[in-house]
Amino acid sequence: MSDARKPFPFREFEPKWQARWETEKTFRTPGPGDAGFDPSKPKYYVLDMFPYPSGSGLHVGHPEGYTATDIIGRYKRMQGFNVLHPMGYDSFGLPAEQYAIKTGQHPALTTAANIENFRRQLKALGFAYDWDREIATTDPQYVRWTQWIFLQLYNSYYCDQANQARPVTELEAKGWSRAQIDDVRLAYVAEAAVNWSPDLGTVLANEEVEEWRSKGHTVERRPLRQWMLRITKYSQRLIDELDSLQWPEGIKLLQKNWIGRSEGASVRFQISNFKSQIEVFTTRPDTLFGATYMVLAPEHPYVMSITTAEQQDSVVSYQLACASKSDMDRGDLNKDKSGVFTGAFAVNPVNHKPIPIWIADYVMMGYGTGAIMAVPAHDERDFEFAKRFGLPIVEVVSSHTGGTSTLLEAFCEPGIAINSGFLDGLPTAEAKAEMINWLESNSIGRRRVQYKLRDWLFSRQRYWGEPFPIVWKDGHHQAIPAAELPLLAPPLEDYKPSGTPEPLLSKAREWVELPDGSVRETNTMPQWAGSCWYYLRYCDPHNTERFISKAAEAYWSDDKPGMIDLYVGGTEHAVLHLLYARFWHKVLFDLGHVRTPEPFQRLVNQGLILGEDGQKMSKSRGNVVNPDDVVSEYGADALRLYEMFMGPLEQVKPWQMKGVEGVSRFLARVWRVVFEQDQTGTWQVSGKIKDVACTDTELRRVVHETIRKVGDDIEKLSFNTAISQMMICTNAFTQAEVVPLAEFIQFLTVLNPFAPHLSEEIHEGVAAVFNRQASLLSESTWPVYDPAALVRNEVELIIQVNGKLRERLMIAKDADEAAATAAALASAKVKDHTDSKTIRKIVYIQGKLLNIVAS
RNA sequence: GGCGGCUUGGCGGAAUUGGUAGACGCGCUCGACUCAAAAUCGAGUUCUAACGAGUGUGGGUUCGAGUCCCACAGCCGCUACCA
Repeated sequence: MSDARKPFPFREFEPKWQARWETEKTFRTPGPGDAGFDPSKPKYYVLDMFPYPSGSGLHVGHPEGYTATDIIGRYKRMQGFNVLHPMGYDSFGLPAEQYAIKTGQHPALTTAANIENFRRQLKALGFAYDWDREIATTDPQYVRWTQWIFLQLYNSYYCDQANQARPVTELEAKGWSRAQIDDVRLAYVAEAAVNWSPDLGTVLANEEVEEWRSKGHTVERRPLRQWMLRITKYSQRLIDELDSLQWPEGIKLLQKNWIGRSEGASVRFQISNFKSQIEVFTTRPDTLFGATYMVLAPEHPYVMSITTAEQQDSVVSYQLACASKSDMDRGDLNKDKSGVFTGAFAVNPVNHKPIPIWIADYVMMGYGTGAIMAVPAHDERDFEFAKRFGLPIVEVVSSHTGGTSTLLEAFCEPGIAINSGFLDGLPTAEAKAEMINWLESNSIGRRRVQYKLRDWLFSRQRYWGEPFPIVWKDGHHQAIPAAELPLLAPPLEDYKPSGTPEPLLSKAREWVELPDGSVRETNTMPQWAGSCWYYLRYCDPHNTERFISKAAEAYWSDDKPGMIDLYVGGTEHAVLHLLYARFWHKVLFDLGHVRTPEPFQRLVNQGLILGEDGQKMSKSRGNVVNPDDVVSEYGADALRLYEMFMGPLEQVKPWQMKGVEGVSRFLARVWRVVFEQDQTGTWQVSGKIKDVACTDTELRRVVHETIRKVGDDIEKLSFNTAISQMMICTNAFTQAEVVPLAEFIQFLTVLNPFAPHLSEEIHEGVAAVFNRQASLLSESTWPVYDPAALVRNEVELIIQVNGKLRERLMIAKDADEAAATAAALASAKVKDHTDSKTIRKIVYIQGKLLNIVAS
């Protein structure tokens, strides 16, 4: 379509307004210390999850959340808030490095090019960001503070008494040894079984394994020395403090389940003929009398020492078989239980019976103690295993007293204890408590709370990430001085993985080996590191003294537990980014660097946008919609408006190009309320618009209803209904003989956050004709609606007979029941349905409905 | 298997505390304008000839249920032997 055929000239005015906002810095947000900062203004911090700048550019999912936050930000700004609405790039990541492997080009170059493309696309959508606050996690000045925060973790331990992180210098003062301190740091080194991919040349998080495997990479399990972050110390706080946040309940639940708190007991079992004991965790201490065997994880450290000579071969080969499988594979085998007897026995502490010790891969080394007591009668997995290997099944809980002769399946519900000595007759809850008392008084076990959450495996062997600010000397790690930050990775000649778990950085010998004989840590941080604190940096992005100034941190926080007023992003980050960022924030809180205990007060997840075929957008399906195409065909305002009109923000919804045409048509109607084309095809301000008082009360009512509803709907993030109200308002203007200037500008103001370019352009055109001052619409204040304008004197009253609609009557708004009833009964339609009946009851809702119950 | 979400016309979706089901938009039909078309404007559009029926299915509470309660089904997402 040529520009002349466009329903309104967005190709001319959209770039024009974008340029003006940029040169005038319209959306600059002054913070403490900045020129024009007004500390008396209330703050509003609205944040998007920043994008990973991939080579393929923005997809239509990005502008969904970004437009929502943009509308909120512009709305709050019009209401007098000092709005912080920033954007940046999560620019470390494996794809840039994969591209470097293919082309030999330094990842910094591709990243810079990708960022430039993203920035161009974002600017073309007219978002009201303060571009002076733009950040990229790969920027050396950003890396500097990411590393600095890592050192805060490294130099802290978790004080269980105070229930908070404290500097390790406290421990030094108490005379703790270096080794003792290294054991309690929040960032520590440990040997861990990890997912190692030889061809990617890095370890992967559990949740990344499937993705890369499906792309044809191999992933195996092997133990490696890794950096870990002690997030588990925060398990309880991460659960409890969710309560203070306005997050979707589903996301809270997801995090709670991920942290996975369970209550029970630890119990120690004596190994026959050995000094050692095996400790297990159980949520069912009440079933201890029914524990007929034990199972150790194949990697359990005791396995080799307790295995008998006869069982040696089968145990070793089973261990080898398990070692090659990831946790995923173990899961795939699911119900098909496997395992091997070690030949050793333990003693059940309550009845002193010997019970065999097996190893099986249904027990995980990473959870609890890596060992279980098996109670086949009351646990599905144990039951299945016992059936398979012919192990004894002893029933100790019954749904009724007496028990059954043969169990067909495990009975896992609470019941009454049987065959359990001193517990007999007790209901499960009491039996648990009684058993824990017994275990504690006999020093065999104790009450225990267990979490599924594991410490965060924080190191990667890749190149394109933050290097650890750590050097090794004489076998010990130590922090490099903060003054030496940022520590940047050296350029490499090739980024190909070596096939060994040796980090890529170790190839840069000159960088690694220091003159004093110490060597640099060669692992790098995961991509999550940068996204754990970026929201803090936005508040003070150019500070060279601190990661955020005290003043900026104070100003952008308030009394609420979470710093950010509204955070919008996809559900895919429910348990990773959102958990990691909370963890880092709490560490910074404990150390006194931030004043709120939580980062994100209110969280909203935007729903996925599907392709026109109702399937997830993907290149292979060919159903991907490119925002650039939509902008060039319909304009940025149409794209923004369509994405908001599709349906509720949080809902999954399919793309419909016809829908884009629909909102484009709406924008054209708004345009034509004011402009009409003359003979030459030039748009001229229409004579319909007049600077007169509005005498059309219905038109005025619609305008004020629109001001009211759009404001309410923005607060509720119900953008689709706000737009529908603006469509109604536009239709009213279109049909009006005269368009009163003041009312129309109120409407334009309300439209501005949604369609900023079009509304500015129309506003400018109208202002020129009426000699009004041509200030930016984006800088005007949100209109106030007049409640009196909304009032209607007569309303349509719905008349029902026995709940069925029979008549509609115009009646005074405040008519009483007698008047309404009389009017209703006078209606012929009502008479038809009541004549042969007796009226039993009248239900009257003033101004709404009258229901006649008759039989 | 577990957890969570969803289910309303041909389509996307709207419906305070239970109170006119289908706002608004798409599509479609008809009309106006036009030599004609596109664009635009106007009218109509849940089903049914009508009585009536109707918010995934079956029950319940209520004067009244898309909305509340119970049971079930289907789709989508996440998670996966967590002791």
